[in-house]
Amino acid sequence: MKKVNIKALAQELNLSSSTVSKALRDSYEISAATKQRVLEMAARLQYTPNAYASSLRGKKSKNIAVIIPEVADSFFSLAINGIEAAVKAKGYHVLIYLTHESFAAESAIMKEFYSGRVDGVLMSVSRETTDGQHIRQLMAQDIPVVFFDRALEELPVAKVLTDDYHSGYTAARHLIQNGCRRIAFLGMSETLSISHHRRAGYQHALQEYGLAATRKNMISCTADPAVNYKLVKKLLQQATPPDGIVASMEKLTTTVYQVCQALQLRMPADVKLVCFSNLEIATILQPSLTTITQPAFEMGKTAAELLLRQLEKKPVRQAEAVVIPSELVIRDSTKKS
Amino acid sequence: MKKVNIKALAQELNLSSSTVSKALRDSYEISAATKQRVLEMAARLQYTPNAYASSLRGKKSKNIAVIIPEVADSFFSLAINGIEAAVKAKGYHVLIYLTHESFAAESAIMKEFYSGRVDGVLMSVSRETTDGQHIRQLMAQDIPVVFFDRALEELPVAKVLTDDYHSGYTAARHLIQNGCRRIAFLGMSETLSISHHRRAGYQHALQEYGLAATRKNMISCTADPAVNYKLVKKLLQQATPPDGIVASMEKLTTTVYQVCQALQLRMPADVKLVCFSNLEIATILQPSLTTITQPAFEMGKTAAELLLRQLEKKPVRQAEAVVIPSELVIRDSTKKS
DNA sequence: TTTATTTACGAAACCGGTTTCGTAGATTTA
DNA sequence: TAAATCTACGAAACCGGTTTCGTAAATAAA
Repeated sequence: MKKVNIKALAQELNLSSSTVSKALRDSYEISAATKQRVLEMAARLQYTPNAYASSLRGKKSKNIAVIIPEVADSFFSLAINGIEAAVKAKGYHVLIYLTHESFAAESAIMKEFYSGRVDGVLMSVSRETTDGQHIRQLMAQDIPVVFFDRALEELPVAKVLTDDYHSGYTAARHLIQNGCRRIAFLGMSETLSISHHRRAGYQHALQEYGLAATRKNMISCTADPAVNYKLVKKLLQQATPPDGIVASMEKLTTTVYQVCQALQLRMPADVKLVCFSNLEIATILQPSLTTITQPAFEMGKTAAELLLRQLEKKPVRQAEAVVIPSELVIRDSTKKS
Repeated sequence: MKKVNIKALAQELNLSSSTVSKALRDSYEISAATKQRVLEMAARLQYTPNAYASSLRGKKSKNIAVIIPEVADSFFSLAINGIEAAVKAKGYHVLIYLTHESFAAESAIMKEFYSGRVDGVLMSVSRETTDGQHIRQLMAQDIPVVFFDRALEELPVAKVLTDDYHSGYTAARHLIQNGCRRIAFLGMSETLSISHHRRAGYQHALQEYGLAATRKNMISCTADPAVNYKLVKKLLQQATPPDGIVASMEKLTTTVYQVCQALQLRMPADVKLVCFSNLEIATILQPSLTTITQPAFEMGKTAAELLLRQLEKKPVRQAEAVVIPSELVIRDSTKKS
């Protein structure tokens, strides 16, 4: 099949390629009659402009990158839906890159973008990321970055977050109000700011009710499920084990339920659980799982909109931070005994 | 920050841009000493070649498209991991497009590719897709396509499938062997070939054991969970309801468990369930869920490798079809009463 | 009627690498 | 020593749109 480019199209119409180009872009320089002719012929020959030629000349690719730790996580997959919804309307394309929670991978990915492959970046940092040099460098190339969910707080970048501190507080308070006195916190990592916030909120609630947040009851989980299993098991095998758990990561749901089964702990009678999770199946677990549900779709959508605003050179407030609240969905795993 | 292009780099070195280009591409025309100098200076100035210029000239973008119905499904999110793993090593980038099960969306997406934005396409068709014209057209533009999981069988394209027929058979036989006599089948759609195959396998097993596959016990589900809920509820409220269910879609797990809870049906005593699913949480459901687990990661990886072979003009057998078997993972939801 | 302006279009430069082709100088072969 | 070949590099064409600039013809203003 012969590729029909703008020259071929122009030739067919006895016009110059500049005229055709302008006609297709609806320039005021071209008469209505000519535009009509061009449009019709373009449709008939199935002309599609070469994306690279346009990008090369226009310095715009209509591609945006989404950098996330993984896609097999309901928060991120829902966020992608939101991003896609926002971006599709404006004709942008979404490139997805996975860091697998590796800082090295994250840096390597961002280096690729110096070549102008994408116009902007949406990202949720890896659990290993503490330094933002790679992000600063990208921004120095005039490629805007917007964080969603997991951000590096010190960077002067737009961010879309949820109320992690408050959610941690709410989760812990809910457990307290339902009778828990020894509440454990399962963090995602030592480095992630959102994990810190959730824990701080949790600690605040405990303090407010005069409860102790002991070191033993605050665990930082890993990327390895087997290790997490052992950590949680050890936690629940203490002499006076916790009677409530705030788990700050969706992946930990399975772990906690498994450990409870293994140790023959009844939930919610022996231990109650609140998990930060967007899993649909929370309702059919036994007991059904009380969750802090993040507005994943909205966060993705909002982050994308913020990025698009920057790409369209709209007035951008430096380091705008949007907070969309999460929701405590009460189910049976925290039911008062 | 000034963009350092090849001309700037050449000037800095007192060389021509052609020489620099060749040096960077390790051409035999350039002396080792010069290559060394160029490489060093390129590193020092942080030179990164413009992706569009290369693509425009070379007719290659190093982008591949992944077209899937949705990303919030563990099969697809795991498959993406596999694709990404295969593709990263070769320096390709992954563009993800979601059809949301809409044929119109799928066609529109593929039209975008005429512009050469991607070198090849990996796809799982939408549930509405029965006609392959949009795919043929793309292939006519010399853009190779590889199907994974959900394929249009009549197209002469490489495919990576799992043994759907056999899995349907295995699932049903497993139920029969564990005492079920009235086994229902929940299909994904009337049109998807994989759904047909699974059902055909299911029917084969029933026939083999002299059981009837009644029309009432074969449901075709929709994209709307509420509708599915009603369908399944109706199914289980029959005068003589099924005592076993083969569900061919992960999304139906939640539905079936919910209906059983609502109708106070005990699983596996009253009804046993096998579900095609890659959900990690199958183990912690009550009862834990017997699944047909698809090799999602491997299928994605294999499909990507097949595509890469075509992109590298390696010998390609016309319409190669790779089948990777699924696995029956027996848990409590099918336990003999 | 003459001048000024508008309309509609084409020639050519441009984006930034890549590749073809030509060639000066060095080296090898006859 | 002359002819043939090789080595290492540069000039320029090229990929395919986009945009600037120039201009003939048509129209409006003086």
